[in-house]
Formats: sequence, structure tokens, C-alpha cells
Amino acid sequence: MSLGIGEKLKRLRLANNLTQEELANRTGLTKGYISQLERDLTSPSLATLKDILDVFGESLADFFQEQTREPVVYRRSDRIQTSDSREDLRVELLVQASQRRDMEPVLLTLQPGAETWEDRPHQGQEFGFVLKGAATIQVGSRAYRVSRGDCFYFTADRRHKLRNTSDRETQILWVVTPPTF
DNA sequence: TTACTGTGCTGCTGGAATCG
DNA sequence: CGATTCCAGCAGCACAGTAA
Repeated sequence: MSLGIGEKLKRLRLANNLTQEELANRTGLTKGYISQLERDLTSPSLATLKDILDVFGESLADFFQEQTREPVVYRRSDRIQTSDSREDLRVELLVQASQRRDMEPVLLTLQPGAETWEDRPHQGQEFGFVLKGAATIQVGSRAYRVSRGDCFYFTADRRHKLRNTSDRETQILWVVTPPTF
């Protein structure tokens, strides 16, 4: 969630212990106009915005970079279930889509006997950590059994898939790079 | 193509009203 | 009573329409 220009300007002003009137005096604007800006009832020209930011010692670049900075924390409620999900297999994106991502962390929840789709060879690597349960991961012609606390890491240049071979629900934190979801 | 005119939009002002 | 909001209005600019 990014703040609007008005809210951001208000925070800057309050952080600098200025009233709207004081800021107006320093920028050569009027206090009424400052009020409108802070409530997003109007938007400043580039020159005016620069004048205001000069008072706070902040550049236009810093101001807008802050506006578009991506979140650091992703909550449980932010998770998105992908269309790959089925009744016996849940695939949840832990981090919302972004153009700048280099990896894709996913939470896989497999019911007993459930199997993922078979992934074709592709560039990049895959990493998984078994949070609970146990499973068999097949990479190329070989199969490896992993259980809670184990992890796996392989180059994705061979066909690979995962199957819950235990009689309990199995949950795996899976990180794919580059993102494919 | 150029010049003129009307219109609408936007950034901003200034002072009165309201709020806490 | 200081801080903030409201609001009518002004200036400048872009743009479309029209006449020459």
C-alpha cells in the first residue's frame, strides 16, 4: 500500500514540526492550498512540489521512490492461491507478483497421495523445505524421499515433480527461480 | 496555413468559517 | 486562539472550432 502525495506531504510537514501556515510561508504558497494538497483535493505542479520538498531537504527522486517502494512483509492474508490448485493440492503464492522479482516462493500443501504436475526442464533452480509431512521428489529418473526438516535443491534442467507419499498432509516451502507462476 | 475566439481545465489565492 | 478547511474566483494554458 503506497501513500498518496497529500498524505506523504503531511507526514513530512509534521515530521519537521511545521504548521500548514509555516510551510506556506516558506514555499510562497498559501495555507489554504497546502491544506488542499494534503487532502489530495488538488495536485501540485512539478515546480511547486519541488519547492515544498526543498523545505524538507528531500529530492523529487527520493519522494517518488518512497512512493513506489515494494513492501517488505507479506502477511498470511496476502497469499494468493494459484489456478494450479486442486482439491488435494493447494499452491499459494507467498509474495505478490512483481516485475522485479528474481524468485518465486510458493507454499505447497499436498493431501496424502497428491502429486504435483510434472514440470518440464527449464532454466534456473528450485529449492524446497519440508515444513511438515513427507514426500518423494522425482528429478529426472531419480526419486528422493524427504520428510519434515529436510530440504532439496536442484537445477531445473530435468523433468521434476513431487508426490505426497505419506499418510498425512504435507506442506513444503518451494522457491523457484526465475519465477514461473 | 494562420490567426482569432470561446471553452474548459488546472494550479493557485485570499479571506471567511469551522474545528479542537 | 491557533490550526485547518471551505469556497468563490482569478490567471494561464491547451485545445477545438471557425473564418479568412
